[in-house]
Amino acid sequence: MEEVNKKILLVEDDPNFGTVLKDYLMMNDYDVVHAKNGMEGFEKFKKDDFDLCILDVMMPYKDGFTLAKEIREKNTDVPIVFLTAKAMKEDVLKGYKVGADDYLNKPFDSEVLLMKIKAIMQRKATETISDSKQFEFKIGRFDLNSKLRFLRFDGGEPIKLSPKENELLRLLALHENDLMPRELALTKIWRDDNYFTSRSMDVYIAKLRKYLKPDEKVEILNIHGEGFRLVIND
Amino acid sequence: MEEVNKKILLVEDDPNFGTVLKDYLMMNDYDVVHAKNGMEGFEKFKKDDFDLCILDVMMPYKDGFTLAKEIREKNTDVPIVFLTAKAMKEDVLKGYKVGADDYLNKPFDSEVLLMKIKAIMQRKATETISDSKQFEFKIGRFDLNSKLRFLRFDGGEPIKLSPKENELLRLLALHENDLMPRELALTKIWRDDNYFTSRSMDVYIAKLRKYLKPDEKVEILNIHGEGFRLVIND
DNA sequence: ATTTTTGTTAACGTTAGGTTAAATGCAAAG
DNA sequence: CTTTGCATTTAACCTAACGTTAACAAAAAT
Repeated sequence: MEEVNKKILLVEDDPNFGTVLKDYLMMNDYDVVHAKNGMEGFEKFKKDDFDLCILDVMMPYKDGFTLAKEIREKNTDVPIVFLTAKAMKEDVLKGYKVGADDYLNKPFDSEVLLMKIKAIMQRKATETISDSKQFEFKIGRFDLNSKLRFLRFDGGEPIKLSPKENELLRLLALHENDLMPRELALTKIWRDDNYFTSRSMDVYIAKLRKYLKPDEKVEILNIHGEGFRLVIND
Repeated sequence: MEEVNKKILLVEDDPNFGTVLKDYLMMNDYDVVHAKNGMEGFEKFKKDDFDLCILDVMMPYKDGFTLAKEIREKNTDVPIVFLTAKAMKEDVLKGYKVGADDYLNKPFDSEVLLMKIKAIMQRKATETISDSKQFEFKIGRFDLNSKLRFLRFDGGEPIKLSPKENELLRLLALHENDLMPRELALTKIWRDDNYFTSRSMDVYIAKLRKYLKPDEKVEILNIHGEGFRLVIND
């Protein structure tokens, strides 16, 4: 299973508490980016996609609420959890007004935090509305469905594709008739560019060529030292 | 536009507090059904469709957690908020385990409760786009009634489904011919995603396949590492 | 001619999934 | 309190799917 960790943005100005919390979350299989103040938090938010934001309320220069408002302008969906030193009613209300998903009073129990995070992530999971059709390609007489990972010839029996086969063919299709650089596939699919991953990719090119054989108008050409090219001759 | 009030099930054994809270909520344009104990709460829950359940934890005969579990068997979606007298860590954890959406310590500020309710309803509103009243499905020659938990072949004798069987088949049916991600089922139905829940799900897939065998046009396909796909071939 | 890159096939190790059965948990009934 | 009858989890064993690596052949570049 290609399990990708959930990514959390943690904005907390207290360096001790922040580091401890970050380590605790990372121990529990979350990827954590720690920003030391609101300004930095917003910069980091813009540079990446997060599954959850945990914001300290009391911070110098830019407090948690202001930061939350900025984040909401960029992204209406990302869950936000506030941390606050004391249970001030006004604070709590203000937090919910900017669309907080939850609220924690310091000091809080770390296990409780974990459960809350889990609950929030689960809520998000249910919202996953299947998005657009950026996953279907026509390749000569073939249909590639990249979401369901199959390739069909002339509307016949679909051939199942493995994740790597699928990703590679999808990349080629995105560059149809054009160069698909080796390096691109290696960094995007294999996340590493070395001798072995490169050979592995060649193996997958061979597999794809075999699949595509039925349509003699479709071929994968090599551009020596550069990459591959999916061409459709008509 | 005919604005219909949201319906809240309030289960609280303290008659004074319960009545006050009920009145307060009704003043704020919610329809409230007040049950005085867990037993009565479950009866009323079965008789109606609620947008939110507010459950006191400490109640005679049937406590809030037990009631929540029963409610969850009938309905995996309805948001649940617990009320508790003191912030016992065990209680909080137990609450999240049965899928609580939030948690309030008595005495709490009524305005805070209102904000939480609003936040929860908003979340639900975004989820409930298409997902609204989908409890009956046609699956090839089968009929699935997800509310009564039975599956019928060709209008013959209905097969009773267990809660988990039912939820899983319902999720598959909601994504008919499309990918139903493993993670979605695990977080929605099992409320946890680990090795064992994952294997448990595989066991249930096997059970469903057995049930669906009579119609050879219906099958549950696996997409390796991603999830399952309920397909109806015609 | 020699080196580097690519084509192809097969073997291997690892992980995910299929299936069945036994163990556990739980609530209703005795 | 014990028994019974589920629903669900855990365990065990097996097969299928995947990806990597090695080995050797062919093609292209130098």
